[in-house]
Amino acid sequence: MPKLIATRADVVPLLAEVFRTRGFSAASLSEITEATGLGKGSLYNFFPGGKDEMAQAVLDDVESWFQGEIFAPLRSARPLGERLSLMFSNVIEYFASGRRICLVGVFALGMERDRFEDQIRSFFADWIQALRLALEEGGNSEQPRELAEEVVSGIQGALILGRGLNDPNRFVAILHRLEDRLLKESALR
Amino acid sequence: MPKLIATRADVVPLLAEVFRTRGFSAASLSEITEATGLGKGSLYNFFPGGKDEMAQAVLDDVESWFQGEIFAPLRSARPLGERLSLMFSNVIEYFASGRRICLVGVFALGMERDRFEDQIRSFFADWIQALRLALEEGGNSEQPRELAEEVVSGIQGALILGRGLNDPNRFVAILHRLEDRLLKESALR
DNA sequence: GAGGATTTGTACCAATCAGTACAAGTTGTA
DNA sequence: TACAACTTGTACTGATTGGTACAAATCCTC
Repeated sequence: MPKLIATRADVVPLLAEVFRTRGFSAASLSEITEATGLGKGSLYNFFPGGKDEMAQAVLDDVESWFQGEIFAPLRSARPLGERLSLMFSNVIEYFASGRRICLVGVFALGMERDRFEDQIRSFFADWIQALRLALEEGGNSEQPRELAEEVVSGIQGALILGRGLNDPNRFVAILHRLEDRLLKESALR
Repeated sequence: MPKLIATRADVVPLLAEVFRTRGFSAASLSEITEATGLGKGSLYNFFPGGKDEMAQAVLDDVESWFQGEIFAPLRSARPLGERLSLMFSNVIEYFASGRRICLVGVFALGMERDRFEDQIRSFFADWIQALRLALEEGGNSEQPRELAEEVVSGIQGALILGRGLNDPNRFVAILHRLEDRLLKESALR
């Protein structure tokens, strides 16, 4: 038996990866025990609520990361261009240049959407709001909300396209183009 | 027993809906028999290869529709602006204003991506190519390929955002904005 | 060393699963 | 009416499933 240093928090990123790879419904407990290295009993010790609780923990973790690394920096006092570019580089890194999918986006498309409705909605709403407020603060964007929506949806779509074309470089290319546009439109006027 | 008018082709759109709602892996034969109104024996009569063959049939059907209603019109000899606007109205209609997800996109994000790799790839590649060629023909777009990619990925992402925010209107709004931009940029110079 | 906390993985439960086989029932056509 | 084609849904197969229960083993701390 391995050293007892595992905490619930250590398990969550591993769970996330199983759910990304297998999807939520299709991820069996066998696969989860294998991916996490935990026995079934330990899994239920950490997540007495079962798979639902695991998914909830994963969503919390993803959201927490985005709050800290994407939304909060957008709300900082640094120069707007810097904030925007930081968002893109963090997003590109987080999605492993297109090789790692967005779990929240996947859940939004599937049966899980209803079960985690509030959290999924607030994830996207928070992202759009953080970006919108940043753009409004810059004062140079026409229709900041619409632009923010287009950027966030464009990032999600770029993940699909990169996967669909089996070419993660398309993901990165689209994001750089979105970034260039955003920087340009936020400097308008 | 119902009248014997069912053909394989009648069943496919019903299958598509089950897969959209339940996902491929999680869609059980019970649910499929219920949704299609066919007995298990009849299902296997139509699709001896089982669920895989059903998914294949569905993908063929989706692709066929897109070829006929999206890609081919983009390749027609009509005025460019007309072609572009027709694409958007057909896409908005097909995705039921954001209430119906794109199965190819969902498959691209999931385990099915590897199984149906060629077909998923060609779906997106064909779309981008049709749009790119149309833009090139117009002669006014800088970077037609990049723009085409951004539009196709934007449409996919808009589906995620509309679902995620539980507000299909966001889907329609983003698409209209993409359309406006496309029309503007294809009229440049 | 003692003892509480953690971990393991099996037995069990009740259920479901995709696919195979096929007898019985129904439909459609000549 | 006869008969081929189609449809049905059950029995069966071998497998897997999430979750519960828990004895035994191991770890960690005092």
